[in-house]
Amino acid sequence: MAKTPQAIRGTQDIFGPDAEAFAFVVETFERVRKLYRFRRAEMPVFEKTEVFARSIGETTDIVSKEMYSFDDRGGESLTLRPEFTAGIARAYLSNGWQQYAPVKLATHGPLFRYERPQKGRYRQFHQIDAEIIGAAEPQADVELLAMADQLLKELGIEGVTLHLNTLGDGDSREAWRAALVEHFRAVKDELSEDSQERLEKNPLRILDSKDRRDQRFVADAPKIDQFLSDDARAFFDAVTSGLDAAGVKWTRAESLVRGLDYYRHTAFEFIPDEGSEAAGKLGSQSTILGGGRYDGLMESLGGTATPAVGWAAGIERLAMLVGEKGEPQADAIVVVENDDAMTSAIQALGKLRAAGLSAELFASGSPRKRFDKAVKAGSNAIVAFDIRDGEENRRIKADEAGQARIEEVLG
RNA sequence: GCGAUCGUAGCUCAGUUGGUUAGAGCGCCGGUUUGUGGUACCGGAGGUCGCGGGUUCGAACCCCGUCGAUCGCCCCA
Repeated sequence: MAKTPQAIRGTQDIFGPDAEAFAFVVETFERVRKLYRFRRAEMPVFEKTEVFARSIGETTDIVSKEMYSFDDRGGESLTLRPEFTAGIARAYLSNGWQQYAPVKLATHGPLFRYERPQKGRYRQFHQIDAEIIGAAEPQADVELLAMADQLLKELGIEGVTLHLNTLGDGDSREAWRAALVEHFRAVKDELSEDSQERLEKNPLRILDSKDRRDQRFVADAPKIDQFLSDDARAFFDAVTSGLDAAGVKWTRAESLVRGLDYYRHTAFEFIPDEGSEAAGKLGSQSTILGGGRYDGLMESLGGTATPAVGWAAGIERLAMLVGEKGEPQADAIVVVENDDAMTSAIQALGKLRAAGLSAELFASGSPRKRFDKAVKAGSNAIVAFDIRDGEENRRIKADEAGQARIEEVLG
């Protein structure tokens, strides 16, 4: 026998209750995005590598190590999308969606990152995504966050809080960054090895280090608030007061940062509360929804400066939090207890389905055990066909209302 | 890239200090209970013990390698 090929590392086959939970997340997202009047968009799952490389910034490890890239037959480097934002930005520019600006977009689908799998992290994973492009005003941030908040509520996810920060405008962010480097450089020898590395490559990341040695110095590190310009402060104040007005609960997270340079102003993550059930289910991958304002991105792709804000959330992680979603029971199971009654059973099956009742046929294996199998499978009604004394016999097992309904349908 | 733990039937797992023919439950298939029903009983199929090498009279068990999985670190768009 031929050997069965293995699935690719970090991919998953989803089935049964997990697949139902996954579908529940997507269906809820679709419903909520319509409430907020976000428009559906579909993008290719792969792009020229430069789409992601230029938007993310050539320097980071992400481009060299964490992307699924390959050359096509023409020798062009292509990459399976590791995120939605860059592809949406490219589509926005390519198709002249400026004409719709400000435009609210929603999408979902598979993404690919070349990483070591662990709990809540896969090489092919799935996200839902919402973006508002061409809106510079803080009300856009509020709108986007209100939608995220309602989505989580409608998914029934409890014990999660919106952690909110501002990175300020370009000048604020740069001044803060310089102050952080200065602060940490003074104690460089006492930092963890990882953070000594970060000091050169990505100093903002020291702020969310998990190492105790670093956390001592994080506590008294310079805060972004000291460096905010008046405009940046006014922007953040407008976001927070808008959230209060919208009834979205939030908490200030002064250490919350974004790794990439194109982020400005608002940065946020929805994170399970310490010790909550949700936190326990997610392992060390704790952010369930995150995003921010990326006013600098469009220019890196050759477009004119375009303000934008967006978020994304992992469907698998959300699915872990929505609880068991059983597969729905059939409205009716049709059982053939004697194969001579097959014709009538198949006709009945057709009538049930035409009437909008979900129905399934049990007609294989030992005839005597089919009814038991139907009972065990569980359904709202069982319609059994048998031959008694040479006569065809139909029995319906259901509650009174169900029995009446099925008799009406079957005649 | 680094570290820890783990790979036995379709699934969940036993398997003693290394000792004959590797087990159970569930699931699946067939039969019995001449029955309006999820019960019970009987029988059956299904395993190169992840793979390769080594130690030994003898390896599912010990050692090395390899592949895979899980969890964590790094990274996190």
